Amino acid sequence: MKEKMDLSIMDMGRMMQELFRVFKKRIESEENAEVKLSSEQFSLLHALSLKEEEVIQKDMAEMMGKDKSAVLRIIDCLEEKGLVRRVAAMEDRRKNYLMVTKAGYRAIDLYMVIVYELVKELRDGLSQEDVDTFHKVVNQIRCNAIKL
Amino acid sequence: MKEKMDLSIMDMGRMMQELFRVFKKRIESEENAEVKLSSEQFSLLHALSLKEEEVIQKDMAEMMGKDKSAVLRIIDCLEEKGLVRRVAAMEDRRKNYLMVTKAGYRAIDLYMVIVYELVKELRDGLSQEDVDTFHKVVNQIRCNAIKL
DNA sequence: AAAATTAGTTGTATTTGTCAACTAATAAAC
DNA sequence: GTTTATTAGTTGACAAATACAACTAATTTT
Repeated sequence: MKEKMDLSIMDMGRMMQELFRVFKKRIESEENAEVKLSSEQFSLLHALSLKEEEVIQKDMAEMMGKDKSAVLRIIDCLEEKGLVRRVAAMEDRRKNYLMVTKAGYRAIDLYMVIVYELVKELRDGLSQEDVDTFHKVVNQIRCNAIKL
Repeated sequence: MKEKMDLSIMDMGRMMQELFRVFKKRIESEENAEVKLSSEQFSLLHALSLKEEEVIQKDMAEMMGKDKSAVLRIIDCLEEKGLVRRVAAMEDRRKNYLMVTKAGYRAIDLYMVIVYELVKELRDGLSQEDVDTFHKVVNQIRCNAIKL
């Protein structure tokens, strides 16, 4: 029984990996954007756009669960593409506030169209109730994961 | 409404990313193993161990949704660590059957203990019914993804 | 004032992934 | 049987992401 459960879990892991691959491929095959983004770049840009308060790099690293230097590297790319600006905080010059530029918001809008299309395709055949449960489970699992 | 759904989807995406990071960190921080494995190496080794028929690299690439050269790289590592053997097929010398070694099975057993522990922690607070629905949804989404 | 902590940066190494080109083996076509 | 096309794996080059340690400058704590 335990063994059966474990197998099932690894199977699910592989399924989720497939989702990410599809997402990644879809994002990275976009050719109409002013700037090309990798899936990780887009994810961070999007997450940043949702924050209502000013955030610094360290905040994004924590939020995304990434190493600070990993975040720095991605922000470097986004800044170079003109989608994000670092603005030194006046009260503490070590801190950089991260701001999404106009071009950044345009890129987000464009890539969100892609995401929306993909999501529509992926949820074909699923009831709203199933999706809600899925969401609930993912949320609970994430809460558990954060405790680790 | 559409916008709200999209945000929710990106949010879920981030949650699932977090799961993978936790899994990856757990796997890669194992220090008692004879050999250290990355999460991708372990995943492929485990998937291979489940196959009841002999499989070749191409099969694994398809099954894992990876590029053939990506699979080759991982198998190179696993073979070098002595966990997997390539055995040329007698009926077609282009094909390599992939066989898990004794050490390979030992490694799987050890890492599965880790996975089991992690899963227990992650599913805390979830009913079996929720987990089953989650599984069903993931399965359906994957079927949809394969069609893309 | 000195020591400790913090935010970001840099360097290095590793892993994984993509894609194209290639080789050798096999299958298909003629 | 010969030629052409396809296949399985390999190689090379490049890119992205990640980890970790060490570092610098700014700030906080002692």
